[in-house]
Amino acid sequence: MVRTRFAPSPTGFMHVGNLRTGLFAWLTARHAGGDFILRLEDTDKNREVEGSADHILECLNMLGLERDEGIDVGGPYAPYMQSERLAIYREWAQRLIDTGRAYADPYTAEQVQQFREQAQAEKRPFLYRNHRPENPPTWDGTTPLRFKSEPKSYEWHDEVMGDLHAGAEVVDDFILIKSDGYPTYNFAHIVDDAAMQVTHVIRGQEFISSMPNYLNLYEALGLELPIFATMPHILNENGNKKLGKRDGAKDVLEYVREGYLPETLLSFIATLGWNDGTEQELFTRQELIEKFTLDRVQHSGARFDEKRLLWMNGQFIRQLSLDDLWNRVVDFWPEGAENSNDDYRRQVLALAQDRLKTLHDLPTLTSYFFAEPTPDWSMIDDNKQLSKIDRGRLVELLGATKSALESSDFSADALQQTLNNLLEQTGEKPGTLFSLIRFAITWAPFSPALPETMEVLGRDRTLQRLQSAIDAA
RNA sequence: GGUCUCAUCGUCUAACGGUUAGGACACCAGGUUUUCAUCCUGGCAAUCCGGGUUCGAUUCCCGGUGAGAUCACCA
Repeated sequence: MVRTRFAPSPTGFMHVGNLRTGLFAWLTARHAGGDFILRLEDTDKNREVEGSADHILECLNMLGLERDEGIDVGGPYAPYMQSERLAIYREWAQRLIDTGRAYADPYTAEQVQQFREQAQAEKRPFLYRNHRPENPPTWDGTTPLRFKSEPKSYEWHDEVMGDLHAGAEVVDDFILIKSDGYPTYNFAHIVDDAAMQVTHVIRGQEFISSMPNYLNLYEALGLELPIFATMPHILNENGNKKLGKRDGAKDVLEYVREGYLPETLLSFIATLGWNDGTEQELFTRQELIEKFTLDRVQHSGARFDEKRLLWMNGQFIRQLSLDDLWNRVVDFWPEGAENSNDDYRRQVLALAQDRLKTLHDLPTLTSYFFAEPTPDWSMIDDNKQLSKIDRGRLVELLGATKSALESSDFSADALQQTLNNLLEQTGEKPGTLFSLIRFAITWAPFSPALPETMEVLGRDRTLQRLQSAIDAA
């Protein structure tokens, strides 16, 4: 039975990098029909940000990553919040003390820092174990508890990276339990993963360098090793740094607020560092579950490219049925849209669907359907075709258009026919006549095709706007 | 600096010794009787460098170089 976990710490919002680790863990579990666990690593009271846990849940729910066990749904290995598992860590720590593999750290933080600086000054790596006390005091819980390491070199397998290795020189006496009584990540995650029967430890690349220490601790605890899978980092837009909150990484929910679809985010995050080996670019949730395997995760870091995200969002928007899209744009209509009825708004939405890159684009694309645009003949003066024709002729053309349209039933087909006839009647080219009419009824730099636009606007509005244009000339 | 990891178009990537090195984003050009977008067609563009191994290396090995990570009472 495959059991994976996502174990974020509640230190603020989630960005694409954080969430991807969670997504891959979830996919690994779902692909194998296993369990996905959400554990909260809240052992650092200083860095904790209020509301983080809710935010994490909101992000997971947004992508549809439901939990089998975890802080919100409970489960057989509860509690899933590390701050509520202190007694368990104590117990495991005692076992290490009893077997001589843990001892009280007699130094103050300042003293350790001095050792560190001294080592740095002498240009040699700092290792706490070089200062390991000969007769450490009995641990009373008010000082840090350290792991007594048994340095040696390691080779191990990683599902993503392949075979990895490191020398004994990086194995050190790290802290198991801090002087405030909370365990460190280094200790707590191993205890919990074992206690919760986690089979796959999936996490970011930053932990590779700590692996020898973990391996040493697994041995000291007599634990079987889980399967390790290390995800490469997602880099910032310059590609020179791991994506982080400090340099521009955005709250994932912010993308949703900006009109990105959850399915876009899901597909995008999944394909950032993973592909199925085919030329498929867009994946549904179900396809990801079926196709995802850790061995096809990239070894190198991937850069976050918002252009691609934007393109992908347009693709997913176009795949939506009108009903579906309709339900999603409720918060994105332009001002004034609330005065129009649903039927009219749906027609407008249908015209806009092919043009939306994000839902947030809806207002700029459709505002003139809901509010009377102000005629602005400077737009016509700036047009390279129309600026060559004198104002009187343009007004004449608009007048002819108006009278021709008065007898139309305003279906798109009939309008197309009428407009074609108008071309012949006036002897103008489409590029001039249609541009002119388009300006006169939208006063926008771009719009859907003329017949469709007029059909949706309807007879009254169209004729009235033509008249307003003539009046303003 | 020590240690570890990584390395194909500008970007995301395909290729598990033999391909004209493929696809996608972005960009450029053309087409779909106006515009913007969609859609279609075409174009530009890559194996970090140097040695090996091999009949043959993007692919395997070694050495450089470059990039990232890590060296906390953070995770």
